[in-house]
Amino acid sequence: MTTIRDVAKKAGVSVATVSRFLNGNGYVSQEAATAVKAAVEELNYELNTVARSLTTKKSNLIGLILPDITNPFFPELARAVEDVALTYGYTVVLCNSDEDPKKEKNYIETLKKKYIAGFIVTSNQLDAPHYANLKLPVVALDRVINERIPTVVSNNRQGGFMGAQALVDRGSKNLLFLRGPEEFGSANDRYIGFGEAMEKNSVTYETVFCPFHFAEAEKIVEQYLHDNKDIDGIFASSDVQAAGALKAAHNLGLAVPKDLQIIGFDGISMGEMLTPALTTIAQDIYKMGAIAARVLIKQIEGQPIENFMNEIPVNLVVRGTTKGAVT
Amino acid sequence: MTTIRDVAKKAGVSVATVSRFLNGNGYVSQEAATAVKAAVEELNYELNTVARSLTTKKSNLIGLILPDITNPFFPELARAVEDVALTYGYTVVLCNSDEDPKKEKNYIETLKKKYIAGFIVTSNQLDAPHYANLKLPVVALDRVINERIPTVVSNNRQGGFMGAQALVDRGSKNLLFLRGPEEFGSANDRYIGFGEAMEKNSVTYETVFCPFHFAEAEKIVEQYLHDNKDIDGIFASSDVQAAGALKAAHNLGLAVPKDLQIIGFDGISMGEMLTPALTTIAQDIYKMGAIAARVLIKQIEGQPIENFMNEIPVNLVVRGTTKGAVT
DNA sequence: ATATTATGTGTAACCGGTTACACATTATGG
DNA sequence: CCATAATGTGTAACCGGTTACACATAATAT
Repeated sequence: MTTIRDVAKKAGVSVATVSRFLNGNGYVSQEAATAVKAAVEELNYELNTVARSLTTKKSNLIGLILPDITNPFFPELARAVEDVALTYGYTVVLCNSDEDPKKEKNYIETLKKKYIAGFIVTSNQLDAPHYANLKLPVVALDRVINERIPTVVSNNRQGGFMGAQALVDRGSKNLLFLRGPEEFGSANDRYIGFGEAMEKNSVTYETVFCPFHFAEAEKIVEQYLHDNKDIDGIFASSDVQAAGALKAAHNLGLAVPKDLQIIGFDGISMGEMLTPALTTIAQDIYKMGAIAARVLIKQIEGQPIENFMNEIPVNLVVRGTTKGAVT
Repeated sequence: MTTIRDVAKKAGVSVATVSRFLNGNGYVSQEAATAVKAAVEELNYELNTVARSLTTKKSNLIGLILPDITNPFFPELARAVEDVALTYGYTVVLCNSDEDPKKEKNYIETLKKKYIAGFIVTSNQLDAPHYANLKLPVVALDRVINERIPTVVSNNRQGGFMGAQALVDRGSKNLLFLRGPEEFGSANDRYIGFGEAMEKNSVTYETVFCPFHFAEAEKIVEQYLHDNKDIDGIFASSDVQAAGALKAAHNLGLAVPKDLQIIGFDGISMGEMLTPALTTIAQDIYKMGAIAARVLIKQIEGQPIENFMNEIPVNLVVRGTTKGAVT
């Protein structure tokens, strides 16, 4: 392996000059620069990032902490983060936290020892102590913590409103809202948006808590529909819930969208594979991940960040589980 | 940050002794050991892995190279790799290659500079030159390269046989096999297994190439079914293809499983969300990832590896797209 | 013409570990 | 009882970068 000293010798300068040239700081004469450049090329020199990390106490690693990559919402997020990290020369470490504070803490400790440059975190634990005295750049993704941490989220409130309104516009009179877990801020915002739409319209509605889990959702909805035959529109807080609802409708022999319309939330690719294909409030998941990564890297590199709150617009994707709008 | 020198001073020994104690090699007296242990605890010393890497030219990073985490087969694999890596003290770097040799090469170069401990690779490029002179532990996952590289794959041939046989057992007489991309070894093995089943049974069948892509599969199958009304059983090489086939059947008003039975391959969770739920040859995806990680770590740690070829059994998961077996 | 500032460069210490080697002591063998 | 092997420990070099500091020279100011 060629080292900076080999390059220095070949170029006839000192290691300090080589280092200065490589990092573009300090003074380097034109002559020295060309000599070093030539030597670097000739020797095929590549900088050893481990050695650099040891002195600078920095690395080009970024940690992506998310609950579970297996949850269909996260792969696309991870993909986006990785894509932009790559273009900026960063490497992504994947951390499945299961929302477990112990696991998160463990990851953070381990990675701090590697001089990790920063974290992108999707976790409800973000206000936990192990983040408080973490003196490292952090971006909150899909979760709002406080105004001091840069945040990237969908416009969930608006999405909640849009989904509810879309159901009403399409003639649903008795809505069921599948509300997500209470500890999950984004789900609450969707609920708020839903509520706002309800205030503007004279329809009856009911809200039921439901985990983001297919089989559970299926069970809950099937029971609910069995007891409440008048429901003609379901707005789910996630596509997985919506898939469960659709399944429940099939189980009960309800025609979708004729008897019952369903709208999901997320826009994951599974939605289009269902029959009928799922109408949904689609988040721009890739964009969320991409922006999160870019904001984190800006922080890492000491650039000013314009917006601490990045709210990504959502949009209604109309597919088969809803009827044409009543105009 | 407390260093090994602080510990040495506190324990009244030399840094060499501390290092020996920490790494459990060389001679360390009982006395010295207890003194060091006490000092470590008192000072809350934690070893700096970056510094260690610099001298040892080793790290506890492992690279997971896969085509695209967005493909529903991979998240579970990644999850498994990460889980076992974590328990053995390794950290996973996620690399989406898009099967692009340039990207793979780039990752490999970057990570080698970080003294990465090894790679788990899911790629058709594995016989490419950048892997050939990679003097690092590697495990091939879901792809067979050669008998010198430890490999973890499903028993695809057997799965191909089982799926075809299951269709025949349930009364299908005219089969359509959706064959996966030719450059993809596992898909070919499934095809071979399918062929073996065909030899044992007197049914007619046809094979059509089809990418692992929902919308494409839907289009191809819809066209095919339109032209060949007698098809009463489809065996797809992946669940995503199968979902497309199911959609096509719906589009054409075919009753599944009454008129047309469908079996997929993979066992991803999306399958159970479909209506009817997808019968499939399920791979034990988690197990594949877990074994790959364990085999890699064994290699890294210089332990003997018993099996270079780990073939994970698949199993038939009967759900709604097939009828009860004809007995 | 001299003081000051900007530019350019090299030496050597440092980051925090590992380990070769030299040396000392104790145990074992013949 | 002495040769040899096993056990135990410390010093200092090394891994491959970065950078404080000292020093030299060229440019600009006064």
